[in-house]
Amino acid sequence: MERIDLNLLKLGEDLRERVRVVATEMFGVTLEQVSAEVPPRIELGDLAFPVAFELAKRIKQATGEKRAPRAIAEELRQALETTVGVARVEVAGAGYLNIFYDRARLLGSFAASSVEVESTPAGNVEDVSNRPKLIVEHTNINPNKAAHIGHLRNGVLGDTFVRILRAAGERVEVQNYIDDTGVQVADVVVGFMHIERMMLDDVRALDASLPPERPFDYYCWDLYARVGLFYRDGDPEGKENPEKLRLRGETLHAIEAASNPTAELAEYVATRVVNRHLDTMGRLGIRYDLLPRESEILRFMWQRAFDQLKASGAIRYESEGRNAGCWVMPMDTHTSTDEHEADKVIVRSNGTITYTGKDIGYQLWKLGQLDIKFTYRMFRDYPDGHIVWATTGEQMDGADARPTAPAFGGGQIVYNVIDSRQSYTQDVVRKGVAAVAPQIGEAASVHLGYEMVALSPAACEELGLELSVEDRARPFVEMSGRRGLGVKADDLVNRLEAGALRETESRHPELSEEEKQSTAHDIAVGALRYFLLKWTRNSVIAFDFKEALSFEGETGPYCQYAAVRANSIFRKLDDAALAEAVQTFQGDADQTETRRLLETEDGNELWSLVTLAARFDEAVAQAAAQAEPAHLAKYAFQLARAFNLFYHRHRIIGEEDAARRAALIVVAHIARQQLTTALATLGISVPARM
RNA sequence: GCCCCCGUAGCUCAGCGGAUAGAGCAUCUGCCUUCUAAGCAGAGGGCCGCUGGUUCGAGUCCAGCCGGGGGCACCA
Repeated sequence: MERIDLNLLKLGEDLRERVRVVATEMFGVTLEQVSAEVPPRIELGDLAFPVAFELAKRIKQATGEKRAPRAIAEELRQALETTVGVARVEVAGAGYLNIFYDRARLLGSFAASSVEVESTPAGNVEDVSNRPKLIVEHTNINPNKAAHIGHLRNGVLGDTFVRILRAAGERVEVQNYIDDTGVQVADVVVGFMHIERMMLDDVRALDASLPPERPFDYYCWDLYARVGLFYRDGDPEGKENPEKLRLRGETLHAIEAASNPTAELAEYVATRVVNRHLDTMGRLGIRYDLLPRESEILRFMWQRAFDQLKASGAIRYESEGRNAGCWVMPMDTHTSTDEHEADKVIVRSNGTITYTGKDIGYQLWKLGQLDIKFTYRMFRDYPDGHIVWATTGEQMDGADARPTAPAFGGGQIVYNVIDSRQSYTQDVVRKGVAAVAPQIGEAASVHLGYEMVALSPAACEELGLELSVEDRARPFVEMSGRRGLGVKADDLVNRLEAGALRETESRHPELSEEEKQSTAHDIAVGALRYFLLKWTRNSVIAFDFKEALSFEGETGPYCQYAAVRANSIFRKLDDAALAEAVQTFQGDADQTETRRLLETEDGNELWSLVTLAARFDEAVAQAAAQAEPAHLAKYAFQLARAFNLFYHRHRIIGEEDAARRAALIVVAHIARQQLTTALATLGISVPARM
């Protein structure tokens, strides 16, 4: 990935440090932290310190002397003005210290840097192999039916966070946990065995006969909804029939026991559906390093985790009361009531392990706190050589020529991308881990929670769902796999691609079929990823087709379009135009021409685009620190908007004034590089034409 | 009962304790002979849920209240 060094961040830090030093020297006040801000308008400068207000207070506290903030700011002003890269400092308002950067000087160095970067091969990124490893776990879809938009939010959020961490220079491993032995898989197996009367060979044959528009995971989607009805004897509002529920229990036991026809069918279903999920996510550029399977976690890991939990005193055996016969973890964050026990059951009285229990074991392993060696097999590889591995119960054949799996697990921090509704369970996991491994504590486990994707009433109607009166009055309706209510991920991507293809065909009939398809695909991915990223994590998305299928306004395609426009300028310019522009800059040693250009009102506009473009690293750092990809999405949109304004105001190719033309070329180039990088970090690529 | 999240323009949402609270959509008005209008410009539209508190300064922090959502399973 191309990265320009626009080190405004460092300049800002230098200034901050200078303020701290000067405050001590001049006023004898030690400031713990100096807050800085970007002024609301470019006319007010590039950086502002409201530090004089704080100093006035501190001086008064220390000496009783009352000093006006403006006067204090005045004194600081002179000390800051001598900093390299700073043109001037002004005191404004009640005492703001506004810093104006030396535009011509900085733009000159950005220009040089932006050209160097272009000659560096893409992908030549910093070596991160000796960084501590971070693990991000995401997607985690039950392998029993097609992925829906809620799963997409998880995958896109997780994948983008991974890209953000990597852009911030971190080493990251991506895991996608596969619950191949849970109730949800068992339900679909019940459907095949007891509704369809099929066993493994029949299901295989069925799978092979399915049309491409209704693949195996789609079939399971419908079947799963039918199983829900089956348990209730066909009445959606009815009670579950205990006879039929017993089938579920038997199936679950058979799956756990392994090596029997039911378990083989379950394994087939889970593996096929996981493959479909990887296809779906792959369409959006989402990939994984490892698929840990619950079956292996149970077989090879649980006992060790259980021993450690007992030894640490994190869990205790209940010999009486409601939880008699269970191993429980006491949770003091919740209080017992008539309806709710305060303690969380980890091992049931029948000896089986709850999901939370398994999750604690898995989390301990991810954090390198369980000395377990799994065996791995190649699950899938991609054209570029990337391999997705899966845990396996089999021993590897010694003569096997396949590449050796990397050392998985052992992360310093583990981010779990999981629906906010599971925050309580995540609390339990975090506390369990901290009890077993106090040296890493709770801070090593991060729950990257997000709110659900629900359906707008309009979306429900479009899906042919009749709504109750109260549902219609609500802002959104929750999706339900059990009711088969939801928007399948592939359906949505298909619709986006079809829409983008229509537009591309009407705009660019000259393109080849293949080019049109690939453009439409890029646009569809851009639209969908941006759509899922523009909301902050704790905002419920009320999914609406019109909004999700839009390519205008605050959307991915809007951002892509800005980058495409920028690229088209350079396509029409001579190859040497950029190098010449930089040379013009360097030839103008005193930068008098550049200075003249940038200090006008017009120059304000150019300069604000440059400083915004320069803030990419800041946006990444903020998104990483707050684990909030939406910040970066908003940044990309802002940058695209600023570029579109610039594009509208200035004609580059026809510009006669050489110095001006050079400046415009350099600004456009910096903006397109930063925008392209920002979009790539969001997993959005820029097509050649739109 | 307890815990968590949310309440900002007609709608959907941004907003790090700092200057005149911003986008997109929707409505209205302009702008395509141009490096592509998937665009640009402009207009209207706000007791930032309420009441107190902390602060030089509060949409942002604290407390209480009101309204909405989610959770507190021997489900996952």
